[in-house]
Parts: sequence; C-alpha cells; structure tokens
Amino acid sequence: MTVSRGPGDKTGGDSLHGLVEERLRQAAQRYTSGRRALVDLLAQAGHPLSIEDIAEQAPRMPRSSAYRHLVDLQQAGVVRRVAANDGYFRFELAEDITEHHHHLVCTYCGQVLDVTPTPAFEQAMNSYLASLTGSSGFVSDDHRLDVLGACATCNRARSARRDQALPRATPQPAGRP
Amino acid sequence: MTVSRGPGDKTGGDSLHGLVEERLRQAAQRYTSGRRALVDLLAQAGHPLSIEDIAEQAPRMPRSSAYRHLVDLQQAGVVRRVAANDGYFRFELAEDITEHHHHLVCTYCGQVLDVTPTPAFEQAMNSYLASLTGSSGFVSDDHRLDVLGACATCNRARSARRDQALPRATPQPAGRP
DNA sequence: TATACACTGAGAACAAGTCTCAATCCAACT
DNA sequence: AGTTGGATTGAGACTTGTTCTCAGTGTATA
Repeated sequence: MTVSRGPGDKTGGDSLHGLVEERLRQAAQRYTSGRRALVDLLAQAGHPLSIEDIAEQAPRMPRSSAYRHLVDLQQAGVVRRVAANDGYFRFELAEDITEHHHHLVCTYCGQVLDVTPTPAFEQAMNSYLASLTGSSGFVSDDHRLDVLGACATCNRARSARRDQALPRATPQPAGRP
Repeated sequence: MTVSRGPGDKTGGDSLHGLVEERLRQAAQRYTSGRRALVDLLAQAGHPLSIEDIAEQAPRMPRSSAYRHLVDLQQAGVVRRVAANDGYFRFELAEDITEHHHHLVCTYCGQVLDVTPTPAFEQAMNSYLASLTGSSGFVSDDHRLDVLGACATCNRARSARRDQALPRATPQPAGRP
C-alpha cells in the first residue's frame, strides 16, 4: 500500500479540472474561480481538510462561500464530507476522482493521512461486505475505515519518553464541537 | 457474523453494572441512578444512541445532565462517542465492555446497526493494520469500520419502486448539525 | 451534627454550519 | 453594444447541538 500526501493517481495534470467542470455542468452549475480554488486546495492537500484548514489556506474566501461551494461540489459528486471523531466535518475529493483510500487518524496530533489499501485486504473487505447482505439484508454502497493510533512523529515522541503521557488531541472540545 | 440489536455478550446479567461502578470508582466518581439509567439505555439499545434517542427514552433527564453523564462515563472508559455522518454525535458502550463491532449506517433512514465481524475478516484486518506500521510508521491502537448503504427495510422500499428516488436521511441538516 | 465534596437541574453561553438578501457576474440573445 | 435571466458571491444574521456556570441537593466520613 502507499501513504500519500499529494493528489491521488487520477488527479495529475488537467484531467481533474476537466472532470470537475463536466460534473458541475451536469448539475447545471458553473466552475467558477472560487470553486476551482477549493478543488485545487483539496487536491493538493491529499488528506481531508477542515473548514479551518481551508480558511488558513484561502484567507480571502468567506466561510459562507466556502461552505456553499462545498455543498455544491458535494451535490455534483466532486467532494465528500467526512465526519471526524472530534465532531467537525472535513472535506476531501470524491474517491472516484482520486482513488479508494482509508484514513489514518493520529489521536495525538489530530492529523489525518490517506492510505491506499492492499489488494488482498480490499478483497477480504469486499467478500465481507457481500456476506453482510446475506445475514442482515443490509446492502452496502460504500465503506469507510478509519485507523486510530499514533503517526510516525508522535510515535517517536511517545517512545522517546515513555514516562510522560503525551497530550491527546482535542479530548474535550470547548464550545460546540 | 451476527447483527445484534441487544446487549453484547459481556453485558448480560449484573456484571455490567459492577464493571461500570468499578471504573467510575477508579475515576473518583459515583455510580448514581442517573448514570445507571444511561448505561441501561445504552446496553439495551445495542446500537449507538443519539442525544435525541436518549431524551425520548428518558424524558425526565435534563439534556445538560445527560451530556455531563456521557462525558464522565467516557472519561471513565465506559462510553464511546462516535461521530455519525450527519454530524451529530452518538453514544455507545465501550467495546471492551460489549464486544468489538462495526457499524452499518443506513443512508436513507439514518439508523445505525451494530455488526460483529467474522473471524476471517478480523484476521485480514489485523494483518493489514500490522502492515501499516511497516510502510508508514503509523502505529494503530484501534480501528472503526462504517459500512454505508441501505438497511433491509429501506432496501425493500428502494427495490419496490425503482422509478422513484428515495429521500436520503438529512441531506442538508438545517441550522447547526 | 458538621464538613467536604460530588452530583444535579435550569438555563445561559458558545460556535459550526446554514440561510437570507442584495449586489455582481456571465452566457445567450437581440 | 445593450438587455435579460439566472447563477454566483459576500456579509452577516440565524439556528441549534453541545458545553459551561452556578446555586441547590445529596452523601460519605469523621
């Protein structure tokens, strides 16, 4: 498997913007500069972005516009909204635009990394999902696997000083999560 | 695998309350009637409950108390808070009190069901998680798998009238999700 | 009984995400 | 070039799940 921090395989070159433009057109929407900037951000990040991340990297874009663009792009099948464990939404490009992946969620620093599963594991996953329908009647359209743990950096810090407990990321988010 | 709607294997009888009381004691907290009522609710549900579910089934309990109990129980390692795809939190008993399970999330009616994975799949999962450490340096403590799709009821409705699109659960939650 | 501290209820406060509305942009047509 | 209709945008008000505050109540220990 590969851990990526850049755009997925299918997002290289200009095919990404062509694809997005086509999907927006099918939804009777335009591919304006604001929306293009958002898609660029998501493609370059290579991992789900929070609205805070987006505001940092695109300070000129009002949040209401960012949220609206994300809704529009989601409805056009370009963006997927994922609920992280801290209760805040994060946004990423749809999997059929990048590629199927899972998330490595570091519970110490809060970082989310993308990881592409091995074919062997995806095969096991698919036969498992198929068996669900037989036993429960549940028909699966999609799945999401989040692996919780410590990223390489935090793990090094953790083993460097085993006597001290590392602080966890956002244990009790203040205000409305 | 089994799809459960009742308490997990380890929650039968009175061992559940003894275990919870012990964990609360270790956190210097009491196992009061309000907290016991919440634990009973979660154990009987057998699937993650929203604050709305809890308010329905325990109308006498103020929400502020319910939230506070859930925070306390979470800190004592009794309850786990899960972020559903609609942006609302749901609450369930910790896995080491019930048993390891995954979630079937119906994207039509919003229902969340628990499902216990097959040993074969869990074995594939474990070797996959182990391989992550080698390739990325990420050390996994835990994982969560959510299967998105249509539950048996919604799937029947979906195939009964293929010409009509079924409404999706909370596609655009009004106000603050 | 006295004391200390944990627990509870009621409601205020907070903030992520959504909605409203007036202004602006853009494509298509004349 | 000018018009027109509809999509897009920015600013800010609004909604509402969740957390915080505070005064009052319960409870264990001495």
